[in-house]
Amino acid sequence: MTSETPTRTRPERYDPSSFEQKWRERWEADQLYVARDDDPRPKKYDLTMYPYPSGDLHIGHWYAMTGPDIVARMHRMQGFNVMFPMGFDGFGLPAENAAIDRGIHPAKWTVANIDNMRRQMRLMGASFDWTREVVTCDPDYYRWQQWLFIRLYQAGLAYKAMGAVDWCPKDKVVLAREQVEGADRRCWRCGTPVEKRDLEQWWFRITNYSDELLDFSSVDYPEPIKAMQTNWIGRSEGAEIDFPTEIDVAEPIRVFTTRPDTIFGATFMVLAPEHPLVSVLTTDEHKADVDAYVARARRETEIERLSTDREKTGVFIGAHAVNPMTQERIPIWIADYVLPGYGTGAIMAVPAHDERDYEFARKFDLPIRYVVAPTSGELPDDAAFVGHSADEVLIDSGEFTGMPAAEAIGAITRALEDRHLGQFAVTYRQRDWVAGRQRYWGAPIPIVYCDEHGAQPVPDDQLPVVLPTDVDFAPTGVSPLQSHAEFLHTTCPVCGGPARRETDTMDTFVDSSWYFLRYCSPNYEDGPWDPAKAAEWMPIDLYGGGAEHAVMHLLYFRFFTKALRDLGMVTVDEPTLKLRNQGQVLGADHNRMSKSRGNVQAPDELVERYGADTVRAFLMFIGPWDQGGPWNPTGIEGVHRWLGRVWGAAQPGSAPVPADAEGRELLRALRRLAHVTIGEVTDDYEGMRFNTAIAHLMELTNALVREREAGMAGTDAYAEAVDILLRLLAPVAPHVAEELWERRGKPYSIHAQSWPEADPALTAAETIELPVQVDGKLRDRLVVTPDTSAAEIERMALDSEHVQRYLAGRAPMRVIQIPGKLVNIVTPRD
RNA sequence: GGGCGAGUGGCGGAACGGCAGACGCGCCGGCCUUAGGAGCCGGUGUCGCAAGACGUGCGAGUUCGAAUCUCGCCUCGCCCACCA
Repeated sequence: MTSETPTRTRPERYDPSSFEQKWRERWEADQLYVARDDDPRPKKYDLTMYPYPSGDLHIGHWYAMTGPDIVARMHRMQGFNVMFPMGFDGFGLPAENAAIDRGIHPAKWTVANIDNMRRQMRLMGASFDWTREVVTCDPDYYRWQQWLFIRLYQAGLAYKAMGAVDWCPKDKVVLAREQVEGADRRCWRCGTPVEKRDLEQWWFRITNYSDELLDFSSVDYPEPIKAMQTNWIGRSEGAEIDFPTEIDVAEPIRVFTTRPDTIFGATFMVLAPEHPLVSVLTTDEHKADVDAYVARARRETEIERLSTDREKTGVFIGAHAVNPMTQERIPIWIADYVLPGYGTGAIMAVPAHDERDYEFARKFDLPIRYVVAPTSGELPDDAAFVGHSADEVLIDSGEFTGMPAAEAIGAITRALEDRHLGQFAVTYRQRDWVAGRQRYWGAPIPIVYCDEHGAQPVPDDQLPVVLPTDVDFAPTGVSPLQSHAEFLHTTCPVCGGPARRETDTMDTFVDSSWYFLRYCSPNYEDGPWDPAKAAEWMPIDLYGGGAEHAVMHLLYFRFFTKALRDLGMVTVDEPTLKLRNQGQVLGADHNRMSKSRGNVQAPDELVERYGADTVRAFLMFIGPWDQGGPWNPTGIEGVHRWLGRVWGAAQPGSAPVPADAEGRELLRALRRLAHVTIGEVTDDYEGMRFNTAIAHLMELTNALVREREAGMAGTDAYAEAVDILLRLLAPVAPHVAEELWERRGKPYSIHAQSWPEADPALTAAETIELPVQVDGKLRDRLVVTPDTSAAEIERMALDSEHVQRYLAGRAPMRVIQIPGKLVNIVTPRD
């Protein structure tokens, strides 16, 4: 109960600059947001993706981080022991490029950027627990990453092998397949078209987990992310089938197909130009042509890929294979539309039922034989018939003729299995993750090479393998570490003889594949994390971040978690239970913010003008958080005005006047609204619908302003509603909520108060306004109480003069009542 | 070509199959001001003086009732793309 004496001094205006800084300093000094280990309360691990220290926190960071901050703040007030940590993704190419372009050492550049971004992040008033900060380029961090790498290496999950890899000619570095973007295959960092190179590389065996990564049953992920990861993994079920060749010394050609039902229509074979059997099978007569084609395919891969012209090319190699079902001799071709890295690198071509094979057959005049037909309708005149509908049957397919195609897939595969010519098989598009980078600014791969003992992991007691600081950064295509003699030359851990260090560094996505585990015990010195603490905090309860990481970070961190589980190091199957992606804040012109367009909003100057609370609230009000939206320069004024109204509404009221009936009704309505708002805002925050949460807070504010106008500001009901409003507002606008809370004489801190709870007795409506429809169109409204009987409501509805007019004397055919919702009167149809 | 998502006032956007347009911006009118690019109050989907009619990209369907569900189109965005 509040009973302030009305002080009729000039009311103070809402001026965030007079208190925001003060509160941020006090919260930090009081360690208000520091998560405690071994707290008996239930935990929440809320997380937002740590940023790359590019040097400047932009409005998109604010947008991404404020959402999870609101949820974390609510969770804290709801009595959870909340961990909401922050860190920096310290390694990466931009630091190295800055070194090359401007002569600043990557370490210096990175540290300076981190300092600036820490300062900017503190301006947000986000409730980060800075005591758990993790910086990945810190040797105390990457030491344990190297330790983990060795564990993965020993388990066979990290390995070195030759492989065709994507190579960025500008950054002079290999890229993982996930880091090559678009139809024209460009580097994810710099946009340069990539090349294919055969190089010996470090890989992570992520494909061991392809099947498990397809299983999302235990996690709550956005549908688009699940779809993207599923497509990326690209699981295909089918069969591997052996096609014998006529050359005795050669093994049969093994193909992968998803359509074994069409095998009777396989009229030729196609091998990838790189296929190992090509040199064995090619006849002397065709050798010159084949060699020329193979050489051209290797040389022109890249140009081929960039061209939009998809004309099929290929050459006959002079040899034949035997179709194991028809016993027919069929010619063997090579063509670059068959890829060496997918399936078996060879196909049985069924031109009647595959568009690519069809195109190829037309161009080179090869036979086309239809073996599947729709039971209704006709085969296409001039196209492959690839349909997958239920009503297809085999034709011209020996003993399988007439069998439904769906059934024939299994039947034919089993028949081949019986003859040891094939078996069921599953193929994935996903490849292993190329883990090494030929660049300086990353965690060194902790392997040494001895002439005698080969590749050997660096012993644990010699970790970390520290990145030397005095190196030449000019990118040459090999790691700058190769020219650093002191780093390069070392001794073999087995024999003590001379050895060389691995000079590749790890992909930065390795750093982000386990940082969330390090947060659980950031200073732990006996391992990457304290198993007890990881068990306490993991899994993450809410993870927020950008959808652009769908097949990179968000796939890798799932893989790492599963691999570490299999190594007995964590107990969870998935890193996060719930993932949510924020949308993009666009410029006022609806375009992506970019310096060249001149539509970038710098958060610092906005904070100076409006205060952090207004910027936070406005960003959350723009639209649905997962959708983003355009920056509206006048919209932010509206949100600022709203917080000014909150300020006014929370000022002390004059002594209550004895309420008349009308006044009592006003107060009842206010209490109801306040308690209804609790439920709505709580649900909206938990569902990350911040825009509608703020709309509800605005409605409550508007109601308070009206009540104040009506002279109710000194009442208990009014004070209760203000206290509810401030606590609901605290997650969005933490500073002004704290300031007003204190001014109202409430105990510090509002952020440590308990979350308000709605009183069901108050939220229940006393009267209900019931829409009355005639044939689904709104014609009138009834005001009833919750206990008005259905019969009474029906009588009232039919009595309505508006309803009477539309009934026009006809008797209603039906009256439909949805209790508490509406009445619909159905008239007879003409 | 394949997958996913989205089309609602002048604008951003609300609406468990049940009152379309919450909330905010903008605009219009008023109050207060020497003044207003401050503040406050009221109005604001379209057509119509009104009663009313019409309205959620287009076309069908399901339903007593559809922005919402189904099918087919159109447009835009994102992801993948010669993946057998």
